[in-house]
Amino acid sequence: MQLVELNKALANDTRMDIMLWLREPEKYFRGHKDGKDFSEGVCAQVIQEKVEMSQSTVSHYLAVLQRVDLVIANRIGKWTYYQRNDETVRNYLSQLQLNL
Amino acid sequence: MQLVELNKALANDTRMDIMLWLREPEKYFRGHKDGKDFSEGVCAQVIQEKVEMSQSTVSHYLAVLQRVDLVIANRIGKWTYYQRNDETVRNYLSQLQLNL
DNA sequence: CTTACATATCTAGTTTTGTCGATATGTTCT
DNA sequence: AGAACATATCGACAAAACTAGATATGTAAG
Repeated sequence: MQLVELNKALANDTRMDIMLWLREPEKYFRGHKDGKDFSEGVCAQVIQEKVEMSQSTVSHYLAVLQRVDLVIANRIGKWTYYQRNDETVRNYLSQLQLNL
Repeated sequence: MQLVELNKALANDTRMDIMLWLREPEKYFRGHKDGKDFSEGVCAQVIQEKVEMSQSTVSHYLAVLQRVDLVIANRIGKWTYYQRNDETVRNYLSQLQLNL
């Protein structure tokens, strides 16, 4: 848990948005085409559509968030579902409280 | 209070350190040469000495922190004393709690 | 096994940030 | 006014981040 690395990951509007949206997926994302709920996360495609940036960029952003453990990726079939890692978020916030 | 701007300001080890150190100046900095206490902040020179980077770089970092209101600069004579802006820090942390 | 599709990775150009030395500004002391 | 000093700003180069298109990889469907 490196505080500054986490700050870097969140030093970008789009990535911050994604983290916010993933807290309440039903509120921000359209549903999955196959009707699957968000219990295992939101599929990359759906996130990309919302972000309105290129597929490669969004994929890269998700990789950045994943590298610092802010999201968890679940690959199911050809889809990857991303969900917030609330534990990391909690630790991050309490580390900030302590260190800032 | 733009969350992401604050994250950017803190997405750097040195700037994060400075914020941490300014929370307890007596603990981290040597005293001022003229014996002045830290009640109005820590003089830029003393910060620079601790950071061990060039004067211009440290001055620039302090300007970055000041731009987002994380520190307050008090110019007294030819010295500038920097202190944490605890209000901004508090708002930042609570905004993060809300938005992240 | 070939095609179609979702996602990841690679390549590259652009923009932003990091960092320093040099110079400018402002203050104090003589 | 001039010297000495603290800090800020400027100019430049290096490193990192942003972003997209092209391509590769992995999976599912015909």
